[in-house]
Amino acid sequence: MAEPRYDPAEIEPRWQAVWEREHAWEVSNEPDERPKAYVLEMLPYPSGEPHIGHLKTYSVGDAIAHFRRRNGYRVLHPMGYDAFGLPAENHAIKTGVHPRESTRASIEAFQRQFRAWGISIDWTREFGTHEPRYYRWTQWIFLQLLRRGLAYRREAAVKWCPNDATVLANEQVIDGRCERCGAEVEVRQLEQWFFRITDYADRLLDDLDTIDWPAHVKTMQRNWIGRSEGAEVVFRCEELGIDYPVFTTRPDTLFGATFFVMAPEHPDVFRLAAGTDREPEVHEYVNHALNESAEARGDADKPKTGVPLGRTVTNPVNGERLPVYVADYVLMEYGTGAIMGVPAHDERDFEFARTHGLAIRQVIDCGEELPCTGDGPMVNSGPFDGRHNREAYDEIVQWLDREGRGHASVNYRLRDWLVSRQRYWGCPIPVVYCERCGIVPVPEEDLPVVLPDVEDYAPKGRSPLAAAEDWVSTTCPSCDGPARRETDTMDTFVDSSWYFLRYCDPDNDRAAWDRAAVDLWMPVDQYIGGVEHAILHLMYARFFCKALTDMEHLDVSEPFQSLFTQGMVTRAGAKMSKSKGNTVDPADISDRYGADTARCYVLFIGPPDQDVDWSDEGVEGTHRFLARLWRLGAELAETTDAAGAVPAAPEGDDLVLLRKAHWAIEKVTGDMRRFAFNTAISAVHELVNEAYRLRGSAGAGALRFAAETAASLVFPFAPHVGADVYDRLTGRQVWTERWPEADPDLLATDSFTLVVQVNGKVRDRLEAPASATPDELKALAREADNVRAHIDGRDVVKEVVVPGKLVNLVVR
RNA sequence: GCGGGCGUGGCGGAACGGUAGACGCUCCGGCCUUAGGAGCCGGUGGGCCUCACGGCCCGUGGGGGUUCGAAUCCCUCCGCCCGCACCA
Repeated sequence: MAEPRYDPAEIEPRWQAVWEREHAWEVSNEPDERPKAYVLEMLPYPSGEPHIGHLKTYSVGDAIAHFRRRNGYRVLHPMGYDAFGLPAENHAIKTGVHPRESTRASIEAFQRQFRAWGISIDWTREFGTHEPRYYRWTQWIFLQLLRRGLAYRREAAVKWCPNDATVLANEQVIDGRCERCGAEVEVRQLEQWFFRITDYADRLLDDLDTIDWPAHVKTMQRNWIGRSEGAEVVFRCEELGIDYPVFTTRPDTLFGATFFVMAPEHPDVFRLAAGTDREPEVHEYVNHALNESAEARGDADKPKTGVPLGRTVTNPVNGERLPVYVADYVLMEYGTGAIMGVPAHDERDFEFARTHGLAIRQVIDCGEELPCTGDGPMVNSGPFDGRHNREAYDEIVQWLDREGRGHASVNYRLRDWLVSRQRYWGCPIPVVYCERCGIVPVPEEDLPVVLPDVEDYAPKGRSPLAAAEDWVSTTCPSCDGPARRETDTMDTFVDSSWYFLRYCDPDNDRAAWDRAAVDLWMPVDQYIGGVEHAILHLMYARFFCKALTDMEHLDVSEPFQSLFTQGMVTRAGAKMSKSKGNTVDPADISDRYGADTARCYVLFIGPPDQDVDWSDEGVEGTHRFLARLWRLGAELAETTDAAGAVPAAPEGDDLVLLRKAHWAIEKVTGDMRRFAFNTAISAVHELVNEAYRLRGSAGAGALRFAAETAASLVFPFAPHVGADVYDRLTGRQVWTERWPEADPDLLATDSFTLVVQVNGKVRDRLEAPASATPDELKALAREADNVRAHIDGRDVVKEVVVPGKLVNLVVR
């Protein structure tokens, strides 16, 4: 008989066919006695071929899905594609291939890989966000937001990427550059569509406390929302009779204000300067500031420039006249676009005052050098002198309120979400512009507004859709007069802000979802993805659910109950990238070693939430391990009898091996719960190693139990090997088997290794009965040979006993 | 600058405040073999003593502290990584 050989190329397709035939991973929306679990990995963006990061994400998610299933849950584990977006369109511009084509090819590559990896997906729920049957409902959601006043159109200074020729959301600008292409962004005044996410700032902040997410992700969201409490204070320009409110977090420093500054974009800058001798200077400064790149202007280290407007405003608390400046360190988009300058207690104002020779007046005695932001008694503050600033804070705000010169106020860093894009490959915005009726939503029954084909995708500063005249030109749904369609498309983040809802009811052609289906599955119990989505996607999806819940289309205030962010896979410590030529193609790995090896290795390599470094030699080790397990199972299946029962009262090596098996069950189960897949796989290694060591001495029953258990425990990571070995030994389908439970009798031992320390240093180890009392352990410890040598002639002043573990003798 | 994380053998990494280095890679040795880059078995942090059994010392980025006992907790310094950054 030929030596049995582990052959993943034969095993893997065979089991994949079984799962497909048996619809093993499909779940229905019909009631069921099992509790539900919705396990979801972030849907892939189909561009090119899947890379190693995808392998890791879906290996983590699949392990969790399998573990939940075998613990009695009905698991929803679907898949889709975030298919609209710039890369496909840029590819189209270069090659002329329609984005639909390149996207289709990429989706097929992903489908092939997911099947080849044996990921347990319910394929009946699959869709791409670019399919009209999906984006019809993206448009429907847009209309709901519009009706509710949460979608609106306004002209604003927006971030414009000159390379991609489109506007960007605030969140898509990193260090003044386009997140996608790295080009420096410009600021343009344009009319754009926004979603009013700022209405939800407080709830997005507060509800973070209700969800089980990594602390750093919550922190990032909190910082992004950037809530600050303070006061709005009104300064009046007496000459022109205009009030200028400012936002400050430090109303307690109002008496220290010595100047007033406006942002260059402030609409009143020219008005204030008009007619003063500063006018030409102001024009020159503002023009220069507005032309400066966002990056250069954002540099906090550059000198604080600015020019006076030749006007003054009055400080409401003391009637002082403060000179007004325009300076580019003040941002139009935060607060009111104007600030009071308190140089003694703000670093930036201090710097500005120094370069412009402005007065610096200390109003809080914080016991440090100026500028200081600490607390202390107030000085130079009229009636508040001597009071502690924190105490006086509220009184000052109340006083302002009474006088009508201000009130308590909260400001956010969060901006409304700019969702229109002047690009082709996206979801059309379902509105038309009518000469008579203005902006008119497309009636729901006319959805979807289908994305038309165009010849030329090249960006020209307006959407390529504008060239599709037949499509653009339409009639007004309201008055039947001539109208033109909106030619901008939606940010792709809109598409991915609700896909997890559609999985619950993917084929519904009467509604985006049926409430019962969504109520059944939502929220997602375990969400898995990269930390790079910590802000954008995760914040937008939360906003959508809250808005849709407010409109009573849902009852889901938080979509993702629990979040797991997995780390990157690097190589030689560096991020994999095509330009560096250090990529690992997951398809190559599964071709050479099998999908089980690829999946198992990427989890074994290190803790899944951390970055891990890929090593080609390491893969071989994992392959060796799976081959060892498979051969053990195959040999036992051929040479021993399935009827050979597990001994009821095991002895000798049978007992040793069964104990190891039950130890592994306990260890793997605990590790699965805390996502410690690397140590879980190590535990299965140990079990397999032990079985090999005892192959000659343990009985067939114990050996078979060890191999079965190893197969069962490894199944969430290496489903094909797990299923195959389990089937050979038991004839049963491991995925329908309950997750094993450790036998407490076999977990317990009647003796343990007692560690004996003298003064905290390990001096001996000895076998002690598990039943020994602390006094007996102390006695045993004192008798140990090597311990005696260390305590002879000295006084034992203290004995510490940790039952089941150690004794520490403290001597002097 | 602010916030968060990390620092353990040649490498990836283990370790409820209680045996530091599980498991894997690498390397070395043995067995098996016509052969083996397959497989099986064993060894592998550094230094020292011992023919040997075994024993001693050092060791988790540096320094200090808490504790019977610290990789783990606290303080401080150094280094690396991530996020935010003129947000008033």
